[in-house]
Amino acid sequence: MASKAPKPVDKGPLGTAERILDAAEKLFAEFGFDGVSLRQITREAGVELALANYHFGPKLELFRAVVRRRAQALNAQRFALLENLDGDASIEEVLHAFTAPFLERSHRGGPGWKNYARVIAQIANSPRWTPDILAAEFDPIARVFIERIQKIFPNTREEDLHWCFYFLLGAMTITFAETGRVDSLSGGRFKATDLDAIHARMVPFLAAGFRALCSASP
Amino acid sequence: MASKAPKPVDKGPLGTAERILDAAEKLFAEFGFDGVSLRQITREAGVELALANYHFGPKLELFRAVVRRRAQALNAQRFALLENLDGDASIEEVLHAFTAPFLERSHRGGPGWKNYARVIAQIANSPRWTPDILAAEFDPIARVFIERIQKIFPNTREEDLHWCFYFLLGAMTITFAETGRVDSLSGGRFKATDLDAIHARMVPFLAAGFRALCSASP
DNA sequence: CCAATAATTGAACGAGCGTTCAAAACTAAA
DNA sequence: TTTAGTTTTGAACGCTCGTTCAATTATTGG
Repeated sequence: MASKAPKPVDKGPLGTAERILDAAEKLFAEFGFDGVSLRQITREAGVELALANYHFGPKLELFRAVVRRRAQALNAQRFALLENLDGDASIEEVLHAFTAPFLERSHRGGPGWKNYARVIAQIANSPRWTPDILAAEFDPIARVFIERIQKIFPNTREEDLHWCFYFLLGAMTITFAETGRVDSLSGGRFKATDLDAIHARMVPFLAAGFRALCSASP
Repeated sequence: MASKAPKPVDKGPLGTAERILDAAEKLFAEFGFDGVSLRQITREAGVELALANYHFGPKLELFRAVVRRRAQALNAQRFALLENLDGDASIEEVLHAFTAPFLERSHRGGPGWKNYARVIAQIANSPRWTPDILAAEFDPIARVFIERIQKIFPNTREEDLHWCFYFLLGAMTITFAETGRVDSLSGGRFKATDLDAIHARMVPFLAAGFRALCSASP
């Protein structure tokens, strides 16, 4: 078991556990948890089947490990960006602190981060995974941002703000999913892979929505 | 096969095919395509295993049938609402015509429609299903609405408008998913099942976003 | 170098999977 | 009532699944 392995040793460019995580991340992103077998994952990783169980335990724990691996670095950067903002920062700046780390890594962090974002998008829209797996990793940081936005709109009703934040999550996750929908809807003229173009539009779009709902509500 | 059944006869309150579709819809909504077996579906429907294959063919075709069943009524109502709008209708009215039929049915159309919305939310965020299954049913109506919105913002760049529409899809689908995220984030104070509260906020939120991005862009 | 621990191998387990099919039951028109 | 066609049944097919385990190899601390 992984708990009996206090000394994970690298024997090549990547340790066995990391190879398995990368392969699982990639295949989970495309086919989902139930659409991929441990045999496919270990074959993709180039290791024996039994090693997945040895390092991570049951399949579900491997899934959790995939989600957990990159969550910490992500939320740490989000928190750091938020901390560095002025007290009177705009809603755009706060939203940027929340979305930029994820979008930036998904765009320029390599294929692993791109696959990770697709995994997150899927579980964020599935009642099967959201309560146990997504909430555990991302609810704390989300609450911090909600409280920070409340300071920008001191007179808003909490309910309005929560729904705005929910819409933000939806816009962000469907972007991560990279389903090719924008491509097909636009006849291939606009590519969902151009995350720079997305990011330049998402924050203003969402900021306007927050202002519309949270500024006026008494 | 279903194509050889010109005389489907109801022998009870619900025909066999409809029982299977309802059960499949319910289980796909909760566990996804690969998370459910045909045996679970037919057991839930109270029919024999082989009947799923007899009426719908392979499992994937059953999935398609689930998506297709309610798409027509949905998009027909969307189109009718859009057609009845004045030539100078606001962005709010157009967005309402797009979102209301789905939200309304998910809220008051019975458990079948609620499960259907969860299925749509999942496949809209999965690159595995979006291109083949979702696009086939919903791309045509989406294009109609995009063109209509273009008339409201005649000076906007098409790219801006497409991204706005994409954000709209994200906000809508994550709401359909009903993952319980709003509940956990708010400590149970706000319920994602209160679709009236959502609908009253979604349209103003999105309308403000569209105006922010599509009004100014030359 | 040698023992102790960690990591890897290869095979096997029972269970459940999607799909198929011949036979039986049922239905409706002649 | 006969007959043709539709629907349902129950069993079986080959296959893949997640998990387990004893045996083997590799690694590390004393």
